[in-house]
Amino acid sequence: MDPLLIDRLLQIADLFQKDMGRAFAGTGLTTARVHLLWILQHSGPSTQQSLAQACDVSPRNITGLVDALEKTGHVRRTPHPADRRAVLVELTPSAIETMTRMQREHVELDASLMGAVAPGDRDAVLRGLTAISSHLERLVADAGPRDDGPSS
Amino acid sequence: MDPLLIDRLLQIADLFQKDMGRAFAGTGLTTARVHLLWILQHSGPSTQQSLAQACDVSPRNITGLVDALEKTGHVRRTPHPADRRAVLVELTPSAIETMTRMQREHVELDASLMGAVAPGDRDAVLRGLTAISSHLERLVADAGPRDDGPSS
DNA sequence: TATTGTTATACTCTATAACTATA
DNA sequence: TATAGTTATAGAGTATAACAATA
Repeated sequence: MDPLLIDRLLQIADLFQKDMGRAFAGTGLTTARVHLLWILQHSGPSTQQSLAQACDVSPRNITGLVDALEKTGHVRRTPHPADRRAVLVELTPSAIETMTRMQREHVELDASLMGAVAPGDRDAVLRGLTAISSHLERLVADAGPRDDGPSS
Repeated sequence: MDPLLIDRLLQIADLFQKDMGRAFAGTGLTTARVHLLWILQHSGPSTQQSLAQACDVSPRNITGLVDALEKTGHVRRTPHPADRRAVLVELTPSAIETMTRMQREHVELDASLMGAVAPGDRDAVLRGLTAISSHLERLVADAGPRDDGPSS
């Protein structure tokens, strides 16, 4: 009997998690930290508030992640030019290099995964995943605001 | 420009995580605990050793998860009939009910996701995800044993 | 008064190492 | 000697609440 679509997706999610955890092992990086670096590379220097929103995580949590990344030399805190309450977090040159390499590996992994799919199925898979992603996004958004259950 | 296949998959993984986290909120359950319950429902009463292997987690971690689940009345520890060192962990009746309901919701969510995919794309999506899953499994397995990099 | 970031506190998942009771 | 589980210790991600400095 076939496994369900959802089981495949969950299994893939789990494998990704394992793969990333292993890829970062020994570098002082973790999934959460790399996620933050990723956002910094795409958004440029950012306040911790905006990082908290982008990561969908509490501001307190950002403090901890930035502390760790600062200690390992991946990011720098600089004063915000216009708001003395805020700081700007930015990638160090060496972290920019790291992220550039990571971006390249990311694209390579994509090609590798795509190569595992039968050529004739590729378009359908992309369409299907896009649809599933949108659908899930709607489900999460609908369930999100209210946690007391839907009724009346 | 199209997002990459891998980005879709990562996005879906993230949405699943958020969805589950929210679904369990307030119940005292978490992803890790539900995973353990899930295994118990499929394997029946198990020793903590076998649970550690099934969850791919340290035995010490299982102690903590079982402690928590015991405290909330989801599982029971009973003496192993043949080995006085070991214990058997088993679901309580109420947890069996919970898991049965969860299983039903799981299948419903699958149908809901499948419904979001164009009928003509469904087979290709299933085939593609199966291929991706196998491919990733191989990548993880290959990278796993050695963390000093591939060479000679 | 509202916002930015931090300190204080706490919970969860995770791991390794040392230890106890049994095999 | 080896195995099952626990205690001890530690690190990482996460959260809320209280507080400081600044808007």
